[in-house]
Amino acid sequence: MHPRPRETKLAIKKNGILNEVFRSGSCQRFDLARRLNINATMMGNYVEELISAGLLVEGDPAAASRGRAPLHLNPQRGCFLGIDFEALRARGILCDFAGEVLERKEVSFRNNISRENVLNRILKLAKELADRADRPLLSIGIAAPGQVDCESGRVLHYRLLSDFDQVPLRDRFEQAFETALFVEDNIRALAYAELLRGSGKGSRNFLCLAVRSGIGLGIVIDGKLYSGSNSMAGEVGYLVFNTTQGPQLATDLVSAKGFVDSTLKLINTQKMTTGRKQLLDKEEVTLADIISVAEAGDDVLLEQLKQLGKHLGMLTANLANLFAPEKIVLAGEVPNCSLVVRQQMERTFRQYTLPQILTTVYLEDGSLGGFAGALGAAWMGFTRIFPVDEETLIQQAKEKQQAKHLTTKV
Amino acid sequence: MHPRPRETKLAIKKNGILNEVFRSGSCQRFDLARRLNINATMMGNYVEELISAGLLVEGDPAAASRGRAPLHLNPQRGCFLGIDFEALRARGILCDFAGEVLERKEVSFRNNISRENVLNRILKLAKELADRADRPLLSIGIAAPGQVDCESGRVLHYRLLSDFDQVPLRDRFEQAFETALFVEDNIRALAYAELLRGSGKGSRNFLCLAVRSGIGLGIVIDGKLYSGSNSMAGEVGYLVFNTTQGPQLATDLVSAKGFVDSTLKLINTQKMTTGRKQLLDKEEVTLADIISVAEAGDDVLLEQLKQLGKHLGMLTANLANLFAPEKIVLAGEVPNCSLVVRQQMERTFRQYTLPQILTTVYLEDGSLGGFAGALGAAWMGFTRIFPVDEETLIQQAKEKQQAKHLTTKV
DNA sequence: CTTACTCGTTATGATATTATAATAAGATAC
DNA sequence: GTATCTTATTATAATATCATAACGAGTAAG
Repeated sequence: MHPRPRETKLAIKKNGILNEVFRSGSCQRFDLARRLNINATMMGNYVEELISAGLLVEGDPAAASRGRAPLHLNPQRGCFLGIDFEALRARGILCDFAGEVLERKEVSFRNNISRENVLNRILKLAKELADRADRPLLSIGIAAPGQVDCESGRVLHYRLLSDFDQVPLRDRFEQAFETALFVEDNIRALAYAELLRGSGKGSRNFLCLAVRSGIGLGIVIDGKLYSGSNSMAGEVGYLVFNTTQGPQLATDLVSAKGFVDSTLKLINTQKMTTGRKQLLDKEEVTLADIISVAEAGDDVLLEQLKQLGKHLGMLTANLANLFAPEKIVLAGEVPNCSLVVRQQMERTFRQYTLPQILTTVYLEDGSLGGFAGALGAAWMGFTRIFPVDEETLIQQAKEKQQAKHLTTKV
Repeated sequence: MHPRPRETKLAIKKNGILNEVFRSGSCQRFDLARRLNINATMMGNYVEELISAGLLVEGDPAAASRGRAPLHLNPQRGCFLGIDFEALRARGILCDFAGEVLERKEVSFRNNISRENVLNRILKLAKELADRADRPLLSIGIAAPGQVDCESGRVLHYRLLSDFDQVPLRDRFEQAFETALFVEDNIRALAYAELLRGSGKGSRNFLCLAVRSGIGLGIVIDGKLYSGSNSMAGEVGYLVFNTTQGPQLATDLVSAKGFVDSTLKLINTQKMTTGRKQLLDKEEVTLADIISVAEAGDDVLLEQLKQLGKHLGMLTANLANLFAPEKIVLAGEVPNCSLVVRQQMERTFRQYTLPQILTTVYLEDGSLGGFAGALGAAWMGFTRIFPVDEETLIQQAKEKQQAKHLTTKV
């Protein structure tokens, strides 16, 4: 009837061990015992069981200065797939049981790609990578853009793809795959990757601000991703500011798309120059286009870039004052699109962050690059399969029992 | 040498039981076993030990429909003192071991009170309440305004009292009291009270926004207060918005003092009316004064009130979009200072909060009234004395050992 | 008004975890 | 180069925790 506390507690401990090894890559029994506050004798027993279950392996004995050989996850045990997509491209990662990258692939989308095509392209990408797997594929994580409902595995709305409302991502993937599937907000996936093995490694509280076509925020509190109700936390793009032009959304002020659109609008009210004309003649103006005209000496555009930096600085300062995090990890191309923007951003950030908070918090670039979201989605598979919180585990146990029940009945 | 894991784990469990009883007021052994995921047999043993230690008592047997009499904390075991102060007043609460209020007292400060006088008044308040205690005083919690450094027990800066920088609150209290002392941000204390027995009871994630002379934010995540680095999280007053008048701080837009000041400035640029003149003649204009003139038919002031509501609405909407909390608990007089303000606030909140987030989050008034901060400070004493996290416990154990060491040496 | 059930509690034997001491081997001090 | 210290691991005995069954008192069904 009730789930067995003893089994659950044991599973929590074993999963905790596996997760710790996943995080640290390699460690000895004693390290694990100390870090997880488990008796060394017990740790020896647990590890032995995990080794005979084929989950852990002992590595090179020479790597240990003392005692037995350090432990690793058995890379052959299985692999994880992560897919990350947004308006312009999709990226996929296939990693082994220890999280090491086996395969990676990126595909670009043409402009105004249809909803159906996006789905087909990411499905194809996932299949291609899954086919290359030479070991059991344990889970597929999908890092989706826009407003994501993780529960139902759908994208509720994404502004930058046409007709992208109520998109049943998980359902579509379930038709093509047998594997465990989950959908996560792409910024949270990115933040998770940075937490595990990127700039956030070792930090208990930090924020991950991604500014590219859109903007998003990943919140790590107490070493865990914070999702809020409905898993909707971090919708930083919808922050509203009462500016000279009336209320404006953060996404319109600092995202690449928002900035380009508002800048083009501004140009139309100013006198024309050669550089600006060139911009207006283009079919699709990018942030880089504006920067190159600005750096060629266009004062109006340069001022715009400074404004962009200022807005980014205010945004990060506000986040710092609210969360007092250890750091704010920056991702996406916008914060580093140009020196002008970055410097102004830093300056404004320092200006408006409380001095006391400024003593600890700082801006840092993400260290995992463009595949961070896909990596995070893949790595998340590990904790999903080996969860350490009671509720998820009890849930898992119940589902297993139900499955048993069904098979015995049939 | 090392702290004993067995002792620590046992202490965590026992403290967890005490905290659970503190939260729920009264419960049976079996409830505790289920809620804390501890075996019922063990729970029986633990409870027996806690009863013989004089911490728990059995209540009225008739209150239980089945089984043994429900458990309570032994109210005679001790009491807790909480002091909350801000620019205009100080409030104190003395509560028993179960958290029930024994005494309460409020004192008002005159305008421009000196730093020294503030300290003396709150010390006197604390002494008065402490003197009325008929059982051991276990801790004194001080809920302090402004930027608080909990670690050193000092107020770093508070705008609304003159010369209130680097105020060593804990040191001053330590000279007068022998009891355990701690200093906490007053909004966090308030949020803690609402979490335990107020509007936040039962919520795992919520925000507590206090808008009075200044503004502050308490953040509850995963059922715990979030403090950030340096315990500086929640400095919502320093959020900056790029408005028509240039960058402005949230505190200048929505706090009572900020609003009154900016409104007076505005009046000076407008044509004078009888009502406005009356305002300017006053020595000290309050929010209530402005409201009464506005409601007497002053359109300019009415518009100001609407602006105030709008700003409050935007602020809460931004917080909702960032945190996706279960609710935002409102405290302080400003959100309810007038119907105009509150209605406009709700309207704007609904306008700018993402629909998906709006399905769960709502604005709710705090239910503990003006003494909430003092209550929170008093109640916090309980978890400080009976902590449930490893680190604090190990810390406690070390301190005890050191004390022993010292006494044996002497 | 009886019977079967649920719920809170406790007793008992089985199992898991810890404290402690023992062992082995690298590191450090002299 | 030897003695001492530190560290990672294990064996053993003491202790804590759990699963299970048993009990008694309310509750619901007939």
